[in-house]
Amino acid sequence: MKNTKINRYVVSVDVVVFGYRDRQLYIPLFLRNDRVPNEPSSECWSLTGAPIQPQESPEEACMRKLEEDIGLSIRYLEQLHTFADPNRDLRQRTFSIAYYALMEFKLKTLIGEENAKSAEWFPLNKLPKGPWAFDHRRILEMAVTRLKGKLLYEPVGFHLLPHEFSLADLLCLYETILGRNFDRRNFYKKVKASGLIQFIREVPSRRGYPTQIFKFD
Amino acid sequence: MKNTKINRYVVSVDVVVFGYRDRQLYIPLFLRNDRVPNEPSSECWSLTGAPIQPQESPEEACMRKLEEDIGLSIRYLEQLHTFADPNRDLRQRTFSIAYYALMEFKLKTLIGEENAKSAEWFPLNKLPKGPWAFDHRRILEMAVTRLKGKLLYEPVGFHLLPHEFSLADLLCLYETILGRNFDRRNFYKKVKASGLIQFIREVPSRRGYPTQIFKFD
DNA sequence: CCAAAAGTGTTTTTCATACACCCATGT
DNA sequence: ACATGGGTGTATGAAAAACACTTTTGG
Repeated sequence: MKNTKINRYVVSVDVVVFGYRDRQLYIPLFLRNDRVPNEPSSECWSLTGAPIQPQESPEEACMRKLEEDIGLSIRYLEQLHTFADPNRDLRQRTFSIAYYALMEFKLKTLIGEENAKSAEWFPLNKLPKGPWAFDHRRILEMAVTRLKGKLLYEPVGFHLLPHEFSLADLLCLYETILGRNFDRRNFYKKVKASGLIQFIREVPSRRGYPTQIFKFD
Repeated sequence: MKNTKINRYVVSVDVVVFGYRDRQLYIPLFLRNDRVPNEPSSECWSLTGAPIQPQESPEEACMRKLEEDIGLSIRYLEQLHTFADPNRDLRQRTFSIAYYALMEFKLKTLIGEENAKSAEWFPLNKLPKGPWAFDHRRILEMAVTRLKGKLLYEPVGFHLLPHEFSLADLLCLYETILGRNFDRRNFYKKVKASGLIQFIREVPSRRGYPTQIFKFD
């Protein structure tokens, strides 16, 4: 009855990277061709990810791959969930330790994998139509859900903005991600009361009063 | 530069099982002797866990091992975190997908692993002194933290109680786990208003008014 | 007869929400 | 002069927290 054989499997990390710009959440996707055999071998969209090397932690694996694919500047990285369905990759059993990362969006940063035909930032509401690699679509969905939940009770939104930002920027970010509007005054009040931001200076605004610039403390 | 070799590793599940009884949270621990070579080979305490078999999901692996070790009757199982430090097991790189489980405490249920010298329910505040296997102590701590957090905004406490319980039982469970007292009236009010419980019947109490018995709906 | 287990409502406080006007400037 | 970006305080309502007394019976 007792099975003494200990099996070994591939273990990868996959990272959902979030960037924010112009009232849109963006994620980078890569067009790859690693679908399973015996299926129509069309190209499919995938997250950035890589098998874990023998001496690296999964976080290190994420950072390594993000440097390769995106050019780094990640500001936040958190483990999301481990996806482990026995059939998620039909070629060989593969475990995916999924992470999500927050970064300041910079268009220039996308490098692209060596084996990717295309690498692109997609706004969340205009994801590509084509097929997805493995369960990457589900991973993305869970990451979005987690990000929304996290935003409401932990101050992670800052990591998607430049180091210096206005309260209007921050408000807009929250409204975009959570898909609903907040009262400006209540929002400013709460953020200021949180003690998490520090006033830096005023800059002339396009209209009216000067804009107050803060940084995350 | 590009490393085409894909390494394979052991992937296990480890489960922190919670039971509740007499104003105490309990977890089962197993005394095992699988410490790494070249270290003093004293026995150490470990969670219940097992390598994942080729065709089973991690949840199935949990259930299989829980049946073997504890005699089942798990009522709730949730993925906690994947522990993946390259040196967490010095014999071979091993990934642990950790889960936590809630069950109704039954003293008789502990069976014990084949290779375990001892298997015991420990109250959380009287954990054994001896060394712990791998990072199982940290896993336990994270599970406790998660359970406390979860309890506050999702109705998981029921899964630690018998199917029929009084509000006093439930209150006491919350006070025990969260380590603080709640106002009885406010607590009853909120639980009743939640619509999650259903009144079954009254039973004579030891003193005073009869006790109202509910079940989780 | 009193300590213990169990039941039940009201008031207060706190927090979230809703809401309206002023200022400066580019067009 | 008006539309736009930007700034500010108060009033209301809902939810959480605080709080006290009654019933019954075993010892």
